[in-house]
Amino acid sequence: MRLSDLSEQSQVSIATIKYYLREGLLPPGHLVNTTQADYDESHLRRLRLVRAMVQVGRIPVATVREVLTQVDDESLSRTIRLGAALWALPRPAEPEPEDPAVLAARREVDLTLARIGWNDAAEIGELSPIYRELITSVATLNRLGYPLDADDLTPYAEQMEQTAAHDLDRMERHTTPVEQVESAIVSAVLFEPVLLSLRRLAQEQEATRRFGL
Amino acid sequence: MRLSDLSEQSQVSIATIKYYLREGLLPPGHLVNTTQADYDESHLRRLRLVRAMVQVGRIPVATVREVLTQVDDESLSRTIRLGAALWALPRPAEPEPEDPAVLAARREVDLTLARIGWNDAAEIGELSPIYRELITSVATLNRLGYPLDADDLTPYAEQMEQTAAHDLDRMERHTTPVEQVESAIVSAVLFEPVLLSLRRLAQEQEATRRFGL
DNA sequence: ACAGATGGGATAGTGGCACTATTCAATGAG
DNA sequence: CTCATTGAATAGTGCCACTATCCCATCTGT
Repeated sequence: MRLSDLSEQSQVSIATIKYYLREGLLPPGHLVNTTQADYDESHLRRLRLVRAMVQVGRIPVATVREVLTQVDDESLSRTIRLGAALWALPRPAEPEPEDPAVLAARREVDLTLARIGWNDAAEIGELSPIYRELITSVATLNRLGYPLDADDLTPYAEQMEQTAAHDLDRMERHTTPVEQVESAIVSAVLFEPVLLSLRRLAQEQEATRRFGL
Repeated sequence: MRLSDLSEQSQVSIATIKYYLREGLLPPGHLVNTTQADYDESHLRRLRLVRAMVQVGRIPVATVREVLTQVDDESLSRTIRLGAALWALPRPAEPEPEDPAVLAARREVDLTLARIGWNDAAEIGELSPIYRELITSVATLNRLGYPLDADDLTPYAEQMEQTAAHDLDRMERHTTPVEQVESAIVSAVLFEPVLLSLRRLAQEQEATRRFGL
């Protein structure tokens, strides 16, 4: 498969594919000679993943490159690769440790995590960008006048625990390690719009039920 | 409160506040005279909401303006205002009706909605941008080789139904209509990072539990 | 009264980012 | 043999959320 074929099948312009090649989001094709390269199904698949992360997940190109580096590093164990890929995903937003809104957020989050038995998460929490992102988000809501305490958070955390179980079930349907890690990314990033749309539909539904038109 | 005070209290630069005033995201202050205006708590509150939507929710400024227009239109009923504000939020992404991936997605989504009794949503679905966004997202996953059928979607939809019930409970704690609509926006937009962080934490937890390190 | 800060309006500039277009030389298909 | 294609390199585009600068009327503190 040549560049033009890859472009046609993926509906991605040649210029953009070249750009991805340059940026290292797509491995180079097998060079038949100086001016011709061969691409296969794995390129097509990778290209679709990149497009999805960039367009659907709105992930910066530089971040996509980092994530894919983890995915392709065969020296790492499955869990590590999975975790590394997910850790590379969140947008960095370091919480100010002195900010009272942050302190309050941290207290309620830790309480919530302890309550539902994610103590490990709280212990290594400092290291996890996801944990820090959670703190930052809750702190933002605090500042806006919409405080969340552990009582608010706990039911949501319990629901997400169920959701995560479904996610992992889906992931385990895939066999090869690369597929599993890809599936984790898809699940973490691309499945989010689905979940959120479902939530908003449910909100509409529930609002109509409670308030009428 | 003068512009500089508003800037200081909100930690938003004067230049940016002027920009928001120009763009109509913030109502003008009460003009004391030709060169001096007075701002109050409502401006501070609105400014925080705008910042949150733009920075946390990554909502384009033009969209924020549309949403706020709905929020401020007192001629509309509560449910309509709420719905209108939420309808203005999603990024537009029109599904191609002929695309087989879209057709398959629509079939499974409709089946899911019918199954859990959101028939209203399916009926007026065509009109709802959220419904269309859901179709588009599922279609994208189809194309990527991660098909979702109604069996996959239904448990997620049921979980989001519970989540929405919590959301509405939280909303009803607020009394005035403006506060309620604001709360709906906060819940729809700003609470999303919290939910998604919880889901990823749960995924980490569950992955470690299943696969070990 | 007067210097310096402040306000609003208008206009132009900046920086980040995801592309997109152009040019070039080497090559391959018809 | 000719024209399209390829990879590499480089420059340009378009969007968007700010940001900076002027201008000048007016307020504030002394």
